[in-house]
Amino acid sequence: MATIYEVAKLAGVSPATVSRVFNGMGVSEQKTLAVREAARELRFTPNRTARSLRRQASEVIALVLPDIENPYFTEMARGVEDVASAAGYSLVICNSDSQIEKEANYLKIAISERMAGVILAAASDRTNLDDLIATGRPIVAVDRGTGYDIDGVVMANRAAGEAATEHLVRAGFTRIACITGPEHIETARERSQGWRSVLAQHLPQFDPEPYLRYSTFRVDGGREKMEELLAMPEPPDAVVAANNLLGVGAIQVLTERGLTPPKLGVAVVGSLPFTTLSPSAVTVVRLPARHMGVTAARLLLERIEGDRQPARTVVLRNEMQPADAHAGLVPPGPVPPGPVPPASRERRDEAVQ
Amino acid sequence: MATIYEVAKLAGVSPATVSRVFNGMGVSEQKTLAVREAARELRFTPNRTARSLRRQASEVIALVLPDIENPYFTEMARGVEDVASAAGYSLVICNSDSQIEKEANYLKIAISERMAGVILAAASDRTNLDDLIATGRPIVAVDRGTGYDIDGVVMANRAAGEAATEHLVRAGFTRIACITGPEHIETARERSQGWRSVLAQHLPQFDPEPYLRYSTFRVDGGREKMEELLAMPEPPDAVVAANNLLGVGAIQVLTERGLTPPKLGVAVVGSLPFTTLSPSAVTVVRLPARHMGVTAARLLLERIEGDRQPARTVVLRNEMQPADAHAGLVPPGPVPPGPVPPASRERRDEAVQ
DNA sequence: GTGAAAGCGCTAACAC
DNA sequence: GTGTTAGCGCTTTCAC
Repeated sequence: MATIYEVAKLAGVSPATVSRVFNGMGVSEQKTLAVREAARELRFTPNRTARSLRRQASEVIALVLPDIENPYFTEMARGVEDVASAAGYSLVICNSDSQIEKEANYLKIAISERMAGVILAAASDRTNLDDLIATGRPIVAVDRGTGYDIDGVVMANRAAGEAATEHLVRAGFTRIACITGPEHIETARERSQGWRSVLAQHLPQFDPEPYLRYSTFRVDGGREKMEELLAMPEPPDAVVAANNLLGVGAIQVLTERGLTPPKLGVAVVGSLPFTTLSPSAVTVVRLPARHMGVTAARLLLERIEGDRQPARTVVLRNEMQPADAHAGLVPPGPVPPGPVPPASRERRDEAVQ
Repeated sequence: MATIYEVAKLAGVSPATVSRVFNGMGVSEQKTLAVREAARELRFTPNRTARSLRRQASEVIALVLPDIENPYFTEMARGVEDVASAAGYSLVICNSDSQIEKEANYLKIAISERMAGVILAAASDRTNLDDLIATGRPIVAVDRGTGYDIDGVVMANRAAGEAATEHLVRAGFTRIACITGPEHIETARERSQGWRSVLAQHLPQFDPEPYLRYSTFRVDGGREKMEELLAMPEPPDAVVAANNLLGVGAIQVLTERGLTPPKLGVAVVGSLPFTTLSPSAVTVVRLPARHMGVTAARLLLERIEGDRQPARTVVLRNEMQPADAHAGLVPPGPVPPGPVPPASRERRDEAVQ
């Protein structure tokens, strides 16, 4: 592999000049041409490893996700990627599989490779960021908090849970269950709190707790808990699924049993991009995943460029799209223009509700 | 950030000894302990950038995908990841968005960062790998060929197209359309060839060409072409979708029009992990995406470890799963044991058929 | 505008 | 088993 020394020799200049050409510094046109020609001839590709070592920073940012098979996160990844690559950064996506060990390994690599920054959807609220933060590397938490005082972008989870539940209440359902994610994940708790509070308000005679199920945030979890709910002595007449995959699992079970929605009411927090339901059968509270990615990337870039203001948390409002299960299947639109939305100063918990 | 020099000083040893400890070479137990203690105290994380520069290779492998939002590719990514991380390699996933420029950029980064190897699902058959190959870096093509003589893992695409079509023929459909991907993508051509050949054999009086649609490999493509087909003077009574997303789009349109399968027959090449259909409504020819990832990763690791035999192409047989739309929703099982399946020596085109 | 030279943090000979 | 040292390819003062 050719180096700047070989290019320099062939072009009849010094290595420093070659470097300057590739970094857009002032070099005479004549020498620039000679260098470019020599570089092409030798198939020269700058060695980023050496550059990063020297500069003590790279131009890649890491996105660490708990489940790369969840379309919610891949949609978010698209948002991050668009912003990052427009700014000249490359994005590498790492799958922690919701395991703190795997996640820790990827975070270590982010340090080790001196990556420019990290966007993290934490595997749990026990994720340890001490080392990463100690390096001074910018980090943005997405989707879920981390317990650290760092930038974050989250959904209005409680409001989303409320919206989903309200819609079912208004449709006349009276025994509304809730299937949510693991109790140790913030979003799972918040969305079910929304469900609980709406029920307390509108159906005070109904005791919701037996109808709440903590699960994984995966399809199989939705299936399992839906089956449990149907096996109850007094089964629910509707269900709120706290994320897209739980919704898919629940709907699959219902379909298999001939209880196709809306025979049994279903409201889902999160889009269902790959479902094939009748568009009016299910209530979908759309979460702006792509926008979350865009926002997180912008926050991160600001930090990378030296912003030192106190940590900010941005709360994204969800978009109610009742009766439109096919929402989200249009190709991704352009990145919303303009700067990052004004940061909220509040702590996340307060901001959400 | 602490360096091995600082750790060495604190531990009272030489930098070389610190390096040896972190690379598992022979070091006395006493010094090993001292080094580990000092490293912890200083929050030392080895600088991989420096290591890569020195060693001229890193321990990360790149997976370049055309569409990270397609569950087929993320399932594949899981397979790659499991093998790679078990072998001590980290996986970074890059999204080319089917654009050759973006893809070229990520390939350049793979060179630039001296990554250990690349697994590539090419954006098109015009992808240029000259530079990457010139570096001697191992590359494995997945899902699609590249026009280069390199290792590859592909599906039995033609057989898959045939299986899907045969199932519809046997079910009694007689005007079977086909929606496939872009003509410049190998898999799109091969799967539609399977469709064509089965029709020629079983329904020789039917002229299939007006019922063939090239599209994108995305949901919106499936929707658009399904609508076109339904608008024909003599619409099809069944359709073969050449990939999962096309299938989703087609089924969505049918559902919206009250033509829910199997009113109009649908066969899909590829799994539908997030559909909510009745399990018997749609024929699914499952593609072992995860297994493809596993196989590709194993081939790549062999090359990284110095294997120099001629390029191999592995063809993966698809699994017929008629009448089971929910297939693929069980959580990923363990990695199939054993070595890479015996490599075929044939050229890919011959191997497929 | 350009070149010489030091050094980023690590590994791998090479000596002992 | 352990220390010394050169050097991976680049960027960046510092001279000129």
